Amino acid sequence: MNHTQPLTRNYEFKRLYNKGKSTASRFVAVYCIKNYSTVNKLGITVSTKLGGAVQRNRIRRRLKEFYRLNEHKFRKGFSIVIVARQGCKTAKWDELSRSVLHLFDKLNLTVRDDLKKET
RNA sequence: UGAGUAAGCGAUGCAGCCGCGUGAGAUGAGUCCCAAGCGGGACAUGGCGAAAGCCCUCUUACGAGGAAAGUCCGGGCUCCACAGGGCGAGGAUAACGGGUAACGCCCGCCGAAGGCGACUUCAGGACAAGUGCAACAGAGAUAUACCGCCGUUUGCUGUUUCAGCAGGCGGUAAGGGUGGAAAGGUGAGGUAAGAGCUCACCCGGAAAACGGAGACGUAUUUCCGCUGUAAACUCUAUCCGGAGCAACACCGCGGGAUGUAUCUUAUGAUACAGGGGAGCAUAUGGUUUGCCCGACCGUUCCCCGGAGGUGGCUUGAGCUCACCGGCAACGGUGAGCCUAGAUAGAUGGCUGCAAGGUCUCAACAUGAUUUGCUUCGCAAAGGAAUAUUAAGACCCUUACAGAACCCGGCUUACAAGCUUACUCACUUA
RNA sequence: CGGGGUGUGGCGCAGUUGGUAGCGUGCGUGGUUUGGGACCAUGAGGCCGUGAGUUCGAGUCUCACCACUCCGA
Repeated sequence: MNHTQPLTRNYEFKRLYNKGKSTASRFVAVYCIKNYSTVNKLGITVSTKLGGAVQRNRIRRRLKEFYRLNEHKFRKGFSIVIVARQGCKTAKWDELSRSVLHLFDKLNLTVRDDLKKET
């Protein structure tokens, strides 16, 4: 997590929910917005509806691990919030990571080879 | 073998790759000097941030639970002036003795209730201080005379006594449906009829005596016969100051008005309004849980903020073992050990193997059940259920569940499996 | 961390010294109307969040638990 800070403040979350771009799948919803700095800010939200503390902690850890493993693919300078949904509880790792990666792709957050060539 | 009772154990393991937090240690880009070298010294220094401060690299050690949960009690710790006085109000607990820092907890014991028993459960003081409540039913609910029984009397009828019917007055709690409860129970005497009115036995209560550390138990004497309810008010005894780690301490950090000073023609700009000591006045706000007295703190006014950092933060009523005391809870002595400390929240993610569980199918064994023959049996069908073996599929990798200042308890949740002691029933020896 | 409230027919709510649980609306049936609405009559629908306890008797009192919700720091 070299280029990422945690997103802590409540108003930052609110700004993302109101003004950020978003997509969603069965597993998670993703919000993002430019923050004009050199690092990314990541927040993960798991609501109480998804289970007890153990369940929620596990979901949060898996999403964090997904972000860590794929960090090198992402562009910098964004605030991102990942909101876990009901499907996340029983998702397999492959399914989950492929789906979330696709969402990040849709939001134009990933670094593409052709873009690199242009710049 | 079956059915139980009580107490406990247990909480997947190993390997690989990639990561996280804390502690300890090491290290640093560059230049110069000393030195053979190891290394040492000086200057200087990366990232985030306003600052305080934190981080970045490598090595190594350690890294959730029995309930970490619920937040129901009790304490430690911190602050409120280390607890001011008076009045009032409120809360908690409730047999007895012990344990404990303390408790509403634990142990032992007494009593009551339940169970054949092992054993379990109990907010278990006082209704015999006072007040309240007891629907419906019932004659009557804390005192009662509706029916009945008895005595006496009036009238009427038959009429010698006397009997019957209707009514009045008085006595009675033996009998009578109801009710959770009808006011001690049974028998005898007694009486007009009856009645603890008297007696015997039993039941219950109060006081005395004996035993016991005590709750209490025992039988004797005297007195009494009094409904239930205090998780109704109340009374009795004992205890209780408040708030909580977002406590608290330190470091760092605003704006406007107004006043003063300086600059300026003016508008305006900048700086300060900070600290310590003494005194006066009385106003206001706050703390002291309600009121009064007393005490203390703050004050030029308003707004915003108190969203940052560090400490508090883990050595403690600590853990393990041995011995001693005690029925036990527990205590004492000695030896050894150090065992999470996050802050949007570390203790993980993925993969493989083994183990375990659930389901499906197959084989073999036992064989509930059904049918036939005609009878203490045999044959056939059948495939419930159980056990074993093999294969396959599935599993949030396992139940319940995630430290958030720390301890002692309580309550609640908990898959599969296992252990020990005891009780009852059946069978065999 | 601390404190409070609520849970009763399908929905919204009453129910206090403990004594046979109700109202509005919705639903069913019948009437009224040419028909519908409105109106009238009538009926069904409740283990009072769950489990224990106190009491003769609990929606009510006590305790534990569950769910929802609000407030303060």
